[in-house]
Amino acid sequence: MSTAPADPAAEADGATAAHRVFDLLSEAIISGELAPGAKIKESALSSRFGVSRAPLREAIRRLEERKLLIRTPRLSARVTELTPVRITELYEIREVLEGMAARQAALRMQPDDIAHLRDLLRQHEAALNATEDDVYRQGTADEDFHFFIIQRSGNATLVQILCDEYYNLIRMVRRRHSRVAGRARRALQEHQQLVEALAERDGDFAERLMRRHVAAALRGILGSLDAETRTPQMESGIAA
Amino acid sequence: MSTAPADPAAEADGATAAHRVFDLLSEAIISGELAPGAKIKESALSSRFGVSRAPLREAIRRLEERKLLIRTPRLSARVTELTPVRITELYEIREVLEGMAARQAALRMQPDDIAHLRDLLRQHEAALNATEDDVYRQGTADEDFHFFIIQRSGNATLVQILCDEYYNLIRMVRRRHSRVAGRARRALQEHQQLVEALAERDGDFAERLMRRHVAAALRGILGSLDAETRTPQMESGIAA
DNA sequence: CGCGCTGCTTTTGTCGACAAATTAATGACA
DNA sequence: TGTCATTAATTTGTCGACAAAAGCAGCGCG
Repeated sequence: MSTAPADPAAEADGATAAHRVFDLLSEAIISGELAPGAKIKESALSSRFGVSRAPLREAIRRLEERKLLIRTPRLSARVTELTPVRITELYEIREVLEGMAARQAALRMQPDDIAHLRDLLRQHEAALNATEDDVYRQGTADEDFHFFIIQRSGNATLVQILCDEYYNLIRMVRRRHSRVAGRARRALQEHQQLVEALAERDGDFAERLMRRHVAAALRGILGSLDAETRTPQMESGIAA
Repeated sequence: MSTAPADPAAEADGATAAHRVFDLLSEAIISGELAPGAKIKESALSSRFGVSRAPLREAIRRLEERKLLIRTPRLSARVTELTPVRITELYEIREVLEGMAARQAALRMQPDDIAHLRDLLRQHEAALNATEDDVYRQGTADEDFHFFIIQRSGNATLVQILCDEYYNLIRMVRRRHSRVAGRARRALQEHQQLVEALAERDGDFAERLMRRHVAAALRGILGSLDAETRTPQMESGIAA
């Protein structure tokens, strides 16, 4: 039934009904319960969530803002389709933006921050050795790592764009396409290199490493997309 | 009364009432009729625009997405305040994003596109020679130039971010802070250099020029902000 | 005389219903 | 039988009203 919020970096579950519905709907979209391209019927969803159409519309509006829905004036909203082109565009933007974040973070990092990052990587490594398939938690660790660096860039607007507005979309890409064999361990190595560059306050190198890291992630995703071309996706509509 | 839409690159005036109100409200905010920090009272505005609160709320939601309003769960929405920090953050992001756009555009430019850009610059120059103070139209020409290059980057997501989501905010910054003496002519020169780099398909140089151009614009704005520190702003609330 | 409490006003969040518009369904016609 | 026009059924956009929460004023109390 997936009624548990369990949404990190999101507003508290009980702020308003609209926020609650927003969390529920994002989860439904990201998990694939609402398949890409599926039409969003307001009355159906409002009755499903037990709220009126007003808060549901607010949630839809917010999901459109976060690029999880596409809405055209009089037509129904539809769930975003993650085409290779779209994913590429998104990751190219991530590349320059997170590269910039890494550069600026390198100049502002405190010893405590470096220690925290090293700790994160230790946990990441442990999780990697312990489980072979828990991609979800691994993705969360990856997010923690990236978000921490972004936050240390000191650019609040950048933090908002990457950690808030595009958070769900990136999570959706990762959740659905980012289970490339062996990629996790290489990613960990890249993270470790990046932390060293940050520790040395080498903004130039940190930016370069981050850009390569994001570009490599994109290549992995595109490669796996190529491999699974025309693999039947057994996702169902909302009527579970 | 300023009921004329006159909003370039925006949706048609009559798509829905919410769109119309969105245009009206953005204009009111950008022009300064709604002063920064001013509270947005839904009922007052809905009666002012002659619509119900539903489409007004939709417009508010969209304006929050475009960063022209800040809204906290139960408090009233407030008009964004353009602090120097915020402007700096925005322009640093523009720098990397538009730099990237220029690089990619350099590789995709067609002869027609170069001709169009040269034509734009001729018009820009003519306008600059003709009028001494029409900053608004000059700003529009500047937008046309930047937007065209961004669009030729081929990255639709990037176009959406820069030409749609941040369009109004950038316009607001320009409208309120970008009338630095002599900056317009230097900006034109920088544009001309940029077009040459694009014509030569020198993506590396185009990116560098664009970044310098945006950074210079930011310096101009910050300088003028410094100069007018504590200058009384004679903006009034909505009750005109 | 300052501070906290109570009650009132204002404002947002939510609801149910109506109207316009789109989509589909049906039937007529070439 | 295929295509198009007309009509029925959804679905979105909009409205006015109610309820809950926040802000504000006046009052009592230490």
